[in-house]
Amino acid sequence: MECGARLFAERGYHPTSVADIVATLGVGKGVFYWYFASKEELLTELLKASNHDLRKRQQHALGDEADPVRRIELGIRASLSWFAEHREYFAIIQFAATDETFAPVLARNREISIADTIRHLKDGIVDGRIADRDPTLLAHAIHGVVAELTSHALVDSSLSVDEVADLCVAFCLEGLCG
Amino acid sequence: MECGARLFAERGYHPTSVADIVATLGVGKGVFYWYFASKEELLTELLKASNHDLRKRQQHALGDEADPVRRIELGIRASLSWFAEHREYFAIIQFAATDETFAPVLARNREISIADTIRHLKDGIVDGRIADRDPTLLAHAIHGVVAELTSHALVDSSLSVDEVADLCVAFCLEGLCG
DNA sequence: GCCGCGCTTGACCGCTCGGTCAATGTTCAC
DNA sequence: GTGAACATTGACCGAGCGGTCAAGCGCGGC
Repeated sequence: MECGARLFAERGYHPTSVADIVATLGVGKGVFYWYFASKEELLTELLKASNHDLRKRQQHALGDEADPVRRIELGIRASLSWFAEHREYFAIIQFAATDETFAPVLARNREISIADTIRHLKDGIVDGRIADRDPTLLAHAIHGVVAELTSHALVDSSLSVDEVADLCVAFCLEGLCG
Repeated sequence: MECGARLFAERGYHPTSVADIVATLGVGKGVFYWYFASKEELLTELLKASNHDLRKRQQHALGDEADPVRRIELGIRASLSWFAEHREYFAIIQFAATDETFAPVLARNREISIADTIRHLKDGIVDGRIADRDPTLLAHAIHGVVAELTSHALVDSSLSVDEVADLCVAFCLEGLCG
């Protein structure tokens, strides 16, 4: 059912009407409002489900790895591979971040993810493996790299996810100067 | 005139009607369509103008600096300080990237900016100052860090732009492990 | 056979939107 | 003073939207 919402990704939320969605599915409009209270709820549901799935993937990827630096690396790789398999969601999430209706949900999701990263960073800093800089800003920096490289990897599919992930990790750990 | 378009930033493009804009300005609807062919053109014009202004700022900041690494640093700082002074535009640009109507314009703008960064990166690589990795991906990584830290700095105003810029540069050059 | 009900339909409603335009005010040059 | 060009108004339009709902369908229980 929610598969019919790849339309949001292709054409954007506002330009996609409920009529478009049900027409693509070949069903009447009523069936949509039988399962969702509103068009808004569909997007919210999409956001919740995708976030839940992504986090599950990350937690599974981290396993019981103890090294904080390695945990960060695994988190990055998990994010990239998840988005590679769910390309539609990238555009959806990016739009949702710009709409005041959905921004709060998304902000909460991201805060949780950032908080996780911050924890690993702090661990790494007390271990002396990570330079002692504001962990919050570092966490955002990492998320920025991941988001942008995800976006780029989705467009330029000539690169494999692993290649991108390798560079992403290298950049985050060693910077430009290596 | 275009100042009335901070509404786009506050409420988003689609939720802001032309009627809202002219009401805020206290003028009739006709005056809007005297200056702009359509609502769409207003956003396009906004994007063009902001991109032009940002690039001007960057070129001015770079001056005649020869060191490629330093040029990258100055570019980063220029971006951050420009967005700090034009907060409204961040949300607008972020939205425009998700809308298929405006994405092409924005993509071109960004490609130019990325191309600049790539040039500096290549210079740095032949100098041996920058690790020999795919310059395109590195450029996107840098832009990702800048975008995310910009976004975060706009929300959390407790940090000065310079503090954020310092960390941003440090992260890009040295990574987490410094 | 027939009822009840979960599910589905699509015509329809009210509303808001982007965009138009005849009418009118304002400002010059001459 | 007068008229042409400029600038502005806001009522109005058709389109398309999100959302509703009376009517119908199919199917299992009795």
